[in-house]
Amino acid sequence: MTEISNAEFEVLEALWQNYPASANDIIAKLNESASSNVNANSADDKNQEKQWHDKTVKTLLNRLVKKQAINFEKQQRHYLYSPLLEREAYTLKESTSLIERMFSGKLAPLVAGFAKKNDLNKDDINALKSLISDWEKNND
Amino acid sequence: MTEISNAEFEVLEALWQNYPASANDIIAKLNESASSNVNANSADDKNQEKQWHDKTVKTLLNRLVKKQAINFEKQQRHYLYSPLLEREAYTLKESTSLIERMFSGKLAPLVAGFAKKNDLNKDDINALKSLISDWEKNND
DNA sequence: GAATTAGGATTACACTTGTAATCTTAGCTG
DNA sequence: CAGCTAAGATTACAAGTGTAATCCTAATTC
Repeated sequence: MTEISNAEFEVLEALWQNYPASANDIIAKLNESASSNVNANSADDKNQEKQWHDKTVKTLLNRLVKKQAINFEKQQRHYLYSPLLEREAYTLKESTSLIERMFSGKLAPLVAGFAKKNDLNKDDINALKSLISDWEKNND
Repeated sequence: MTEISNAEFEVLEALWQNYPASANDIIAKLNESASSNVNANSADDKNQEKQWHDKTVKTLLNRLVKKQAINFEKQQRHYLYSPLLEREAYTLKESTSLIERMFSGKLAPLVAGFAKKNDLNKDDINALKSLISDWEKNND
């Protein structure tokens, strides 16, 4: 019910990718792909992956439990967490809310923004076409 | 540069619709369409428009100024505000960020979510088709 | 001109969020 | 078995947010 914050969402995301999972599993997943800093040029380290501190992740897990976005079952001494929210339902809710707030609920203006910024490629277009023809198949 | 909060965005929105505008103009715009409560059935007052308190709006205007999202020029004793951010640029940035966070930067999965939820109608489909054919005209 | 008022500036305050550190305790280790 | 450790619980704490109230001062009204 309550809102899920950005940081909480990232934790949830890790959980969606693999659950049930222990806190450590989740922490590991969040921090993986974070290693290749060896000879990184610190001048232009754009997308350096953030390192998640275990305490931070635990806090976020607790908050997610409180918000009833996730669940856990005691396994021996530690917990195994699972999402209570479906990813698809959640992302749809968030997308809808953004489109509602910024585009009066219409999808097209959002897509138009991307098109204008030239952020669409052939693959995107094909995916959209395929969605459209599916839609037409079902709504005739 | 800094993030704009939801409440701040609504104020900005009012400003985008009509500027330059005084604080009172903005407050009025935010509260308009809020009146028709006369014989509203309080049992199912779904979308009752929230009433913006003038002090609240002033605070938000100040914060937007601090965040350099808006501007003002002294007019006699009161201010006339104007946006410093383009609406389109802002909404594109927000959409991109959401799509990045939830759909690995791909637009199609978002659209697919809508389609699945049956949240697309003929108009939406036509709008999308038209966007696609424009895109194809320009990317050939 | 004195009192009132309106508009902006400043202050308030509880809740959320990001980011941890400290506390507690059940198990592991020597 | 006594101390160490690791996992979760509790506490911390500054910044941001929503939502105003109070303060200050120039302008407006008797």
